[in-house]
Amino acid sequence: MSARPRLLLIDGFHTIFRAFYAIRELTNSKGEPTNAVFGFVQILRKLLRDEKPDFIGVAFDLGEPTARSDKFADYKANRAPTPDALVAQIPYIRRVIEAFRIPLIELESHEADDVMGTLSRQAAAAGYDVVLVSADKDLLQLVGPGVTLFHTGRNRIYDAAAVEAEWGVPPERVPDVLALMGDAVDNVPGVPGIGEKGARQLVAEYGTVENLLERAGDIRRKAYREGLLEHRAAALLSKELATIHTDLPIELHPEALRAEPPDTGALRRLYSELEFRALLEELGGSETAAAPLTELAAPASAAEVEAFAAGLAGEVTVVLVPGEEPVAVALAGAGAAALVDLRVPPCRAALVRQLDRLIGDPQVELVGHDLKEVLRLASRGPRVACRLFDLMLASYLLRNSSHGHPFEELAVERLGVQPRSLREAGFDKGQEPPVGDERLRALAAERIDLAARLLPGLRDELGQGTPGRVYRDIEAPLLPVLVAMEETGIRLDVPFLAAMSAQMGSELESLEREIFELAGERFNVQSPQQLGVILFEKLGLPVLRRTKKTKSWSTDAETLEELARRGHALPERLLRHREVAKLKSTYVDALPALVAADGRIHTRFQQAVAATGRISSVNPNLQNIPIRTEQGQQIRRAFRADDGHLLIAADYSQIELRLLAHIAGEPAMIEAFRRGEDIHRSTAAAVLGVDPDLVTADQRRAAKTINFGLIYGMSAFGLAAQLGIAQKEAERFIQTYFARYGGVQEYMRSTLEQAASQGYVETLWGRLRYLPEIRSPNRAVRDNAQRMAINARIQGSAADLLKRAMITLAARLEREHPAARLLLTVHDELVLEAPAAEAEAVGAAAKAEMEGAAELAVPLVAEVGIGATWFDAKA
DNA sequence: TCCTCTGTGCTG
DNA sequence: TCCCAGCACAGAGGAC
Repeated sequence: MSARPRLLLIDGFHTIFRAFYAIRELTNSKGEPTNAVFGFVQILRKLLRDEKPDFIGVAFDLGEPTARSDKFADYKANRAPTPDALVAQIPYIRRVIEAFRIPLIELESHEADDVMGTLSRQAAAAGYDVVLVSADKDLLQLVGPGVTLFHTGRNRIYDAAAVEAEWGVPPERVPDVLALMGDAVDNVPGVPGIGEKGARQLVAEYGTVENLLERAGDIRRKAYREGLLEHRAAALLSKELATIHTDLPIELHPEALRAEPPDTGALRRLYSELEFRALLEELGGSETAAAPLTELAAPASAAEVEAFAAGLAGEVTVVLVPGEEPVAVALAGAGAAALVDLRVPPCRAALVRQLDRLIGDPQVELVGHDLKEVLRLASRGPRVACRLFDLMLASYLLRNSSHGHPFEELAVERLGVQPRSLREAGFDKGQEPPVGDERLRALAAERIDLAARLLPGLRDELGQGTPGRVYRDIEAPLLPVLVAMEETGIRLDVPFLAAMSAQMGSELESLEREIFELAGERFNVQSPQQLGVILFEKLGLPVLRRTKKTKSWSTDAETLEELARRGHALPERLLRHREVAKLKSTYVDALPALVAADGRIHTRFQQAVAATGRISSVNPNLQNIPIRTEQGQQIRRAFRADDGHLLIAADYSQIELRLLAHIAGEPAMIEAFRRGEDIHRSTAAAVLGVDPDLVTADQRRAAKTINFGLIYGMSAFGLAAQLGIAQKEAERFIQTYFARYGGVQEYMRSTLEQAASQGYVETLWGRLRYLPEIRSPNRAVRDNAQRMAINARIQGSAADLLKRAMITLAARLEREHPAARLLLTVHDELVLEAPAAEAEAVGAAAKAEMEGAAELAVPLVAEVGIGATWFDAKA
C-alpha cells in the first residue's frame, strides 16, 4: 500500500449528468424523480469503498459565468439545457453530499475542470495520490504522475499508460487531439475535415497543435493540410478552450478536505424520503434507535395503572405491543410512559377505565398507529370526544399507493429504523412473553419513542394540502364508526350453513364420480395442473388460452365454457364442480369457523389498504358474499338479524356513473339522471340513435358494458372482447359514445393531463392517488397507470361519498335510534340492523343520509330493502 | 411444517 | 395488449 495520502476530487456536474442518464427511470411514491440521486449515491459508495480516500472534495459549477465563457461567447452554447427532472434532484444531491460529509469545493467564476486541474497539480506535487472523478474525457489530460482519473461513464481508472493506450497520445497531448477534432457539445470548433481518428494520428506524429501548424505544409493528406492552413486561428482557440488550467490563483487546503465518516442519521432520513430501501437496509436498518427519551414504568397493580394514567392529559401516545392479540399497551405523555400488561385482569380493567376517560375528553389528543385497535380496547360506552391522530391513516392519505402502512414500514421508511419484533426481542414464534419481562418493556419503549418521532413529520405533511382535510373530515370521524361496526358484528345462522354444506358435499361427490368417468381416471379436480393434463393431453381438447405467468394451459371458467359450447361433456361438469366447491370452501364451510361466542361474525374493516380510498374487509371478507348465482345467493340467508330485529340494506343506485356525470359535467348524462331514466337504456338510445323504448336487451347490455368500461378506462380491444364484436366495431361504438357524451371524453383528457403534470389525481373531496408510472416510457406500464387515473377519481369519490354518509348516519342513529346499528359497508351499500319496529324509520334515515351526503349536479338515489336476512333485505 | 407463488373466482 | 378496486381458497414446490 502506498504511503501517499489519497485525495479524491469529484467533478460534481459531470458525475450527476452521467448518473442521470445511466439510470433510466426511478421515482419515489410521490412521483419525484430520483434516478440521478440514486446513481450518484452508487458512484460515491463505490469510490469510498474502492479508493478509501483520506481526503475528498466535490467541485460544482452549475451555470455561473466563468473566465472561459467570457473569453469565448459560444463556449458550451450547444450544451442542452439541464433536464427538469435533473434540476429537481439537485437539492437531494446537495443533501447527499452533506450526509456523506464530503466538503464542497467552492468555485468563484472558475470552472470545475480548472479547479480540479489546479488542485490536482498542487496535490501531486505535495505528495498526494490524486484520483479525479468525472465522466468528461477532457480531464484525461490531467492524468500523470500521482494523478489518475476514474471515468464514471466507462467505469474504469485511467493512468497515463491507459490514456496512451486508448488515445494513442500521452495525456498531456489530449488537448491537442481535442482541439483538432473539436467538441460539438462544448462548442469547441476544431478544424474542419479532421475527425477523431485523424486528430490522433496527427498529434501522435507531430506533437502539439502549434508544432503541427508550423509544419502544416508537410502534411500529405490534402483535407488535413488545407484545413489546418485555413483554420489556424480556430485551431489555436480550440486548443486554448480544450486546455484545462492548472494555474488558477487558488490554494490547496488539505485539512478542509479530510474525509469523514458519513452522517448515517442524515443518510437514513434521506434514503427514507427517496425510498432507497436496499440502501436503507444496508445502513443497518435494524440498528435500534437512540435511547428512548421517555422512561417506561411498568405499574404492577391496578392502582398504579390508575395513578399513572390519571396524570395524562393533552397529547397522549398509545402503542400496542403486537401479538396474536395485543399483549400490552404502552401509554405516554409529557415525558412519562407506562406499560400495562393486558393479561393482568385488574390492570386491564384500570387501563380500560382510563382509556374511556381519555377518549371522552375533548382536551386530549390520542396519538398512535392504527387507533382502531386502541379504541377497540375501550369499553363500548363513551363517544369519542378526543382528537385522534392515527399515524397509519396519515401515512395512507399522504401516499396511498405502492406500499402498505404497517408501523414497521413507517419507521423504516421515515426514520430508517427497523423496530424490533417480538421475535427479534428474543421470543420464538407464538411464544408469549411472560408478564413483566424486561424485553417486552424495551420493545414497548422503542415503539413509544418511534411513534413520537414519526408524529411531527406526518403531522406537518398532513397539515399542508388536501389530504389533511380528508383526514379531518372523513377518515378520523369514520374511525370510531368502524370500531363500532366491527364490535357489533353480524349474526350468522350456523345450522343453516351446516345443512347447506352437507348437501353440497354430496353433490360434489357425485360430480366427482361423473368427472372421473368422463376422464377415464381419478385425479385432483381442483388442481389446474392435473386438470390440464387430462383435458389437453389425454382428451386432446383444443388449447384456447394460456395462463399469464407460467404460460401453462388455462382452465378458467371462460375457457371451460367455450369448450362446453363445443360439445364436450367434461368441461360442463367441471364448471359445476368449480362453482359448488368454491361456494362450499370459501363461504359455507369457512364462515361458521369465524363465529364468535356471541353467535356473530366480526370482520375487520381495513381503512388504509385500498389505493382508491375504499374500505376493505378481512377475516372474513364480508364484501364478497355471493349474489350473482342462484345458489350463491342462498348463502345470504345465513346472515340474519337478531331475534326481534330486522336487517336493512341500503344501496346507492349507479353511484359511479352518477359521479362520472357530475365530475365530467356531461350535460346529456346529467339530464338522463335528472329525469330518472334507466341510464344504460338512454345511453343505448343516444349512441345508437334509436328511441329509448325500442332499445333491445342486447343493445342495453352493450351500452352497460361501455358505460362500465369507461369507468375502468377500457380500450377498444377490451370492449370488443367483452362484447364479442370486432375491434373496428368497438372503436366506432366508442367514437359515437364520445361524440354524444363530449364531457366524458374531456374528463378522460383532463384527468390524464393532470396525472401527467402533477403525478397524482384527486377525488371530489381531495383524496390523492399518486401515479408515478404515468410517466413511464414503457407503454404497457403507462397505459395501466392511465386506466388507474381514470378510475381512481370516480371510484375514490364514490368511496368518499359513502364514508361521509356513514359518518352522518352513525351520528343520526345515535340521536334518533340508539338501538339501531350499522353492520357492514360494501362499497355502495350499507347494511344495518334495528329492532323490527324501528326498521322502516332506520331505513328512511339511511336513505336520507346517503342521498344527502353531497350536493351534486345529479340526484343521488339510494334504494332500501328490509328483511330478516341479508337475502330478504335485497329481494 | 411453514411460506410464497400461482391460478382461480367471489364481490362492488 | 384483455377492465378498476379488493380478499381468499387450493395446489404446488421450495425453505426450514
